Amino acid sequence: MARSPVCSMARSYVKVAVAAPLPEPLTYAVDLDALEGPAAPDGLLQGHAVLVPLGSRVVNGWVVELLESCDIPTRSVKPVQRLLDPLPVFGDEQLRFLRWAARYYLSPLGEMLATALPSGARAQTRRVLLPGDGAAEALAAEQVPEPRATVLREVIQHPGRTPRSTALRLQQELEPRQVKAAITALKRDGLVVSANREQGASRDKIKQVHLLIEPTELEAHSVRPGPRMRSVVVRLAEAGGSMDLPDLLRLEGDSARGAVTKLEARGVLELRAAERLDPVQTGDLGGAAPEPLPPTSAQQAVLDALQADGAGTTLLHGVTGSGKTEVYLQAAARALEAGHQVLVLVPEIGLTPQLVGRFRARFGDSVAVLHSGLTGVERLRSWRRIRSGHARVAVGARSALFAPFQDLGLVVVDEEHDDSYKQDDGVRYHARDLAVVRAAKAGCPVVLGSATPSAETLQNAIDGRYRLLQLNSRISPRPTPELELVDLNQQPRGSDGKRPLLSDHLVKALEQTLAGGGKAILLHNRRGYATIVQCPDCGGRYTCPSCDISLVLHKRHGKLTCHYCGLQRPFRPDCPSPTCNGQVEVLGEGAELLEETLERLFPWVPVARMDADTTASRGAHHRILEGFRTGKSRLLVGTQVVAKGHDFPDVQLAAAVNIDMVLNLPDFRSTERTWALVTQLAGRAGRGDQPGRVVLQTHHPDHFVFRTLDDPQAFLAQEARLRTVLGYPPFARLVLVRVESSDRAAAMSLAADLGRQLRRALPPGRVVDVLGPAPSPLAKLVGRWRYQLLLRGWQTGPFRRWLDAHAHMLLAGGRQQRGVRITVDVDPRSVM
DNA sequence: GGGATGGTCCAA
DNA sequence: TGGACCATCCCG
Repeated sequence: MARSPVCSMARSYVKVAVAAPLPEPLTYAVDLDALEGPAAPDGLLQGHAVLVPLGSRVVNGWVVELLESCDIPTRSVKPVQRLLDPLPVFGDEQLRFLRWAARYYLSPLGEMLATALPSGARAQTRRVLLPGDGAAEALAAEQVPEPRATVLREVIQHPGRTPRSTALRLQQELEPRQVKAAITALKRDGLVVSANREQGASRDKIKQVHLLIEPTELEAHSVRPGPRMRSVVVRLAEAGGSMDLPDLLRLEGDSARGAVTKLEARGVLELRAAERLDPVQTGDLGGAAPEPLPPTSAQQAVLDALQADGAGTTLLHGVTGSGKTEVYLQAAARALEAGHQVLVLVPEIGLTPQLVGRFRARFGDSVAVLHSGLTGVERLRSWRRIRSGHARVAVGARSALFAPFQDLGLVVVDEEHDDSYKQDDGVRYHARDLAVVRAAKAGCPVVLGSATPSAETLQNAIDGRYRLLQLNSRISPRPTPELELVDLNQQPRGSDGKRPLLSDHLVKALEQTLAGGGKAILLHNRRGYATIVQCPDCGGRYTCPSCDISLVLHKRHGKLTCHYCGLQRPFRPDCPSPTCNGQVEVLGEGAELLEETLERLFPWVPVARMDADTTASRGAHHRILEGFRTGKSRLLVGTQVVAKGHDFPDVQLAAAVNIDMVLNLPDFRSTERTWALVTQLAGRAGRGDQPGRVVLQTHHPDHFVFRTLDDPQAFLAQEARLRTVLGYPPFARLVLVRVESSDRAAAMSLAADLGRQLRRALPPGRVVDVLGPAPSPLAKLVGRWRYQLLLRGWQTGPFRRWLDAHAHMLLAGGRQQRGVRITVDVDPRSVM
């Protein structure tokens, strides 16, 4: 990153993108003499993180442009207040990439930049209360009426607290809104003023101890050096003159602190704040062999093909166990040898500790891990190791995409089809799509790996935009299992008029599996015990008051739960209607009920359940899988997670109890999701070279999705017909605009207004459609009514141009009125 | 996003 | 007349 030195006098204005939903960056003046924070000898540079005044606040911002002259009336320009980091946090290349991303996702640049940084890298600024001039006197003279006097007394005694914490401290005496009102009044009268309190960008600073003299000169500086001081000085000299303070104290004992302080006072040494040069991250090595395995011929072929024409995007299609990871490792090794850095994206670290372990085992300390489980400081540490080049490989979930690589040589996106790559609030970016863009801007190759590629990636491969490489033989070849489809329409009803959860066929398959000492995985994509709790007499149901959906019974906890807002209430079997004396019945069997059913059918077999309820605690996921691997449990029941890529040797049966729950979701991707899920599930069955059994219970046994498993092209060929006609991705582009408000009428009318506005702006020809507004399929969530518009572009180019031209109407996070919120989702994963 | 501002309604 | 509450505006 060569940067031409800049004359600091000439460049006295910059454009700063602030962390607020403002459509454009703002102009600020740079006064180097008044600039707080680390020195900036070359002036402010592009990518520098700064604090700037915005209104009466101080906010984070990033320099995105250097101006030769001021472009607005100079009287309205304010100066940049503080530089936060001597190094730019965004390099030129990354800034270009993030500008592109902000535009693509119809988001303000400042929001995009804030999203791209680890949370610890932002300074926390807060508005705090201080007593104004004459506050004490006014109080003493009893000029202040209650309750203001109480509040003012509190501010005088404890200045520098936020309004919120002041209200909290006074909650014994006053209502929060009384405090709020009092503060407003006191501010008006100047008895209380607000100020900005700033907490450092990160506490990840350490002190470094620097020796300023030779050890032999000690006597000359210190009156009477004790053994402690001598020891400290000698230790420092041996270390080459400087050490991190924590290291020194660890070696010398914490009691050496006094000696250090004294020596500093005598000018023998100096303490300087420094950025922590990260301690090596240690972690479990996953037990994998550190040495590269000799590649199989298929792997070698893929590696050769990757080598052959460097940049560009490759779809690597390979089933679980086909050795994709080894390809990633060896491709990464090549990039590293060439002196580049490597980015590996994984869906969710919790699901792939093996992959992280293998990268650690192969590349050791040069691997930085970035995922949501890390604390702010840990994340920042990994991030800085990448920026400084100490880390050469980054493995991480979604946001690792934004890591500050200096010289990216390879990007890997494992399980590229996984929906967790899509950010679902704020800037709704797709990490896989942005990874492809980032790599293209860096001129480096991307490998997208999957056993069940997404429709858009596959279509890109078919259209020749991506190269398709197959890695289809398993390392130990295993025949593809036969599908056994159980037609639920043909199932006899029980005495209660309901069809049993488990068909005779599936029960027999389970019996045979368990009798033979095998294990079975049962997928049931519905959490809880029962999804509907209803009174048979009056039809009254327990529903969530803020989400307008049924509460789900979780029997083990004795609670009714809302799966969207998390509301919980104790379960009682009485009818919800106060005027009815009926007793409720439960309908809609969930995974918990399935678990109970299995325990009843096979009381001698331990059953494990894996879903969002049982994996909430840290490490639970791993524990459940380990229990299943070691045979502590032999039946594994759960939601989609049970189908994800872990490979257990003796699973003889994989079954879906009711796959229609996925297939029938009102979403354009439900068939694709079903296809991927069942293909993955089928991949779990089999032992060594023995094929396993795969049983699917469905009302639609003739659906094409069940005839195209393991064959992405065949699946897409069928699916493409529908999506082409209906205008769904990848054959059209979508933007979902959602209007939300706790006031239903307000949301509805704003959605209608927006729809009219957009329709008026439609370009000639049928290039863009505006659909709706319509109530969202989940019409009310967390107390907010949801209406949505769908923008469809039949041709990418004209659609994008139209979006760019009308971005001001949509800009995510932008205009809001009457408590109505508009969110914009470019390339939504679902329209639910 | 959030704070400042200015309007309206209410109780006394 | 003050204060509670809310909608709107604008930030450089």
